[in-house]
Amino acid sequence: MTTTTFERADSWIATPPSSQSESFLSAVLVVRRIVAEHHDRPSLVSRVACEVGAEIIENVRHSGEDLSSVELAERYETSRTPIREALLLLEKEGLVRIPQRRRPHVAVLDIAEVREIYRVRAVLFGAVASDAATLRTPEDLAALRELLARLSTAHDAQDLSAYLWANVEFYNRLTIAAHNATAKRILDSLLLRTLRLRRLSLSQPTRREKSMAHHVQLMSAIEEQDAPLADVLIRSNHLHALAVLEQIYADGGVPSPMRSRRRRRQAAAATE
Amino acid sequence: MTTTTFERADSWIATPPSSQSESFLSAVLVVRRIVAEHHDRPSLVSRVACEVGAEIIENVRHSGEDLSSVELAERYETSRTPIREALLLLEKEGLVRIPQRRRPHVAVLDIAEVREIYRVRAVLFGAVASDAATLRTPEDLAALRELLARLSTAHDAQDLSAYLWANVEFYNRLTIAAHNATAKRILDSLLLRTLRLRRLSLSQPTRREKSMAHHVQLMSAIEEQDAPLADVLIRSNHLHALAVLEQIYADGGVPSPMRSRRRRRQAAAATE
DNA sequence: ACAGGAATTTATGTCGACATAATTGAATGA
DNA sequence: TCATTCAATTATGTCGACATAAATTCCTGT
Repeated sequence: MTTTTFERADSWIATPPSSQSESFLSAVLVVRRIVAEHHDRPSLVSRVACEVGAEIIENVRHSGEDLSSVELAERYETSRTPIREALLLLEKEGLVRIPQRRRPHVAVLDIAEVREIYRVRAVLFGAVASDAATLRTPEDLAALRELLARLSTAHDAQDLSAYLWANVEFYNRLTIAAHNATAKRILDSLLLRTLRLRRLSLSQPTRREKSMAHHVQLMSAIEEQDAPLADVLIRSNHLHALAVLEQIYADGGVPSPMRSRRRRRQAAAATE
Repeated sequence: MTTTTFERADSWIATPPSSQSESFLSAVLVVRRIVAEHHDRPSLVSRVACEVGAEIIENVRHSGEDLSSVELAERYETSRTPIREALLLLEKEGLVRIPQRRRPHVAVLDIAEVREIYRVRAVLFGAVASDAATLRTPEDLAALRELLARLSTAHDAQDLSAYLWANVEFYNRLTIAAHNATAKRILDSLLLRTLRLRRLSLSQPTRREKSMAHHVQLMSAIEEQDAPLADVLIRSNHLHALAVLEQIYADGGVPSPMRSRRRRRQAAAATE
C-alpha cells in the first residue's frame, strides 16, 4: 500500500525518483494533495510546485533562502512563466513569500506565527474532530484504526519519519470524516506551514510518547462518539505541541533564516 | 473619513471612479485589503484583481460567468500575463475557479459550501471574538463604538449598503483586536466568499433587526471582557445568518449559475 | 427540423525578449 | 579598516508570438 503511494509520487516531480528518499516522496504527495488540489493531471506547474514545496518541508531549502525564478527555470529546463505560477501556488499555502519586485524566498516561520497557527488549528481541529466523532462511519473507523496501527508500529520502531507521515495521514483521514471540505482545506494549509518544524518537535522522545498516547485516547473518543472529549483532546494536544515548539525556539533550536546572499549561481554551461 | 477612504480606492482600480457607486468603491477596498494584502503599492495585477473581485462581490459578474483572459486583457488594455496572475489571486480567495485548460469563471457558491463556510466562521470567529474581548485596548473599544454608531445610523436610515459595509468594518476591527493575523486572514477570506450573499440575507428587515441587536450585545460583552459570552453570541449570530441563507436558497432566491455560453465578444474596434 | 460529427475558430499554456527596478561589486573618501 | 556612493550586473514584470487543447460553428444525414 505504501508502495503504490510512492510509485504514484513520481509523476508529480520533475527529477528522477531514484535519488529521493521515501520521506521526500511522502512530502511530495502531501504537498500535491494540498497545493495542486484542483490539478487532476500533473502539469508542469504542479510538478515544480510539488517538488519545491516538498524541498521546503523537508528542509532541503532553508528559511529565507532565495527562490529566484531564473534559477528555478534553469533547473527545471523551462521558462519563467510556469515557475512564477508555481511559486504563486506555494505562496498561497504560506511556504513562499513573493515581495513585489524582489526575489521570492522560502517563508520564514517565526515563533509568533507558529503560535497563531497552533491557536487556530487547535480551535478548528477541535470542531472538526468533534464533528468527525459524531459523523464517523464504520469505514472511517476502519481506516483510522489502521493508521493508528501504523502509527504504533512506527513508534515502536523509533522511526521518526514513518511516525511523522502516519501522523499526517491520521489527521487527514480524520478531517475527511468530518465532511467539511472548507475546514479541511484550511487545516491542510496550516499543517503544511508547520510541517517543517514537526521533525524538530517529534524528535523529542517524551513528545513522541505523549503524541502516541494522545492518538490512542482520541481514537477511543471517536469510536465512542464522544464529541466533546475529542474536541478537548485535540486542543490539549495542540497546546502541548506548541509548548514544545516554544521551548525549541527559545533554545535556538530553529536555524535562523540565512542572511541569504544567494549562493553564487555557478553558471553550469554543461548542457551543450 | 469615508471621503478619504473613497478617494484612496481610485488608485486600486483601472477605470474612472466617476462611474462607480460608493458601494462598489467600498467593495474594492475590502477586496484590496484581502487579496492584495502584501502588495503595498498598487500594481497592474492588483488593480485588475481588485476591480474584478469587487465586480464579483457586487454581483456585476454572476455565478459561473466566464472570465476569459483575452477578454479581460482587452478590457484592461494589457497582456494576458498579469490578467492570469490577477485571476490566480482571486482563485486563492475562492472568488474564481480556474480549471486546467478551461476558461476561468466566477466561482459558484452552492448551499453546501455556504454551510461549511458558516460553520468554520462560527467556530473561528467565536475564538477570535473571545480573544478580542480579553485583549481589547481602549483604542479598540473606541474604534468599535464608533463603528457600532455607524451601524446604528445605517440601520435607522434603512440604508442596506451602508449597513453592510459598516458591518464588514466592525468585524474587521474586531479581528484586529484579537491580535492573530493568521486567524484574521482566514476569516477575511471566508468573508469575501460570502459577501456576494450578504445583501440577500440583510435585505430581510427581520434579519437586519436581529443583526443590529446582536452587535449591541456583542459590543457590551467586549466592553465587559466577557469572553465566553462574546464567543456564544458570535456563534449564535452565525447560525441564524446561515438559517436565513438556507431559506433563501430553498426558495430559489439565489440566481442559478448562467449556463454561460459566453456573451458574444462584440469586437469593439473603437480605439483607433 | 433535429442530432451528431468534422471543420473552424478561439482560448490556454508556454516561450523568449525587452524595459526597468533591485542587487551586487567596485571605487572613493574618511 | 570601514562606510558610502556610483557603475555594472542580474532579476523581475510585462509583452507578443506560437503550439495545442477547447469551444463553437457548420455541415451532413436521417
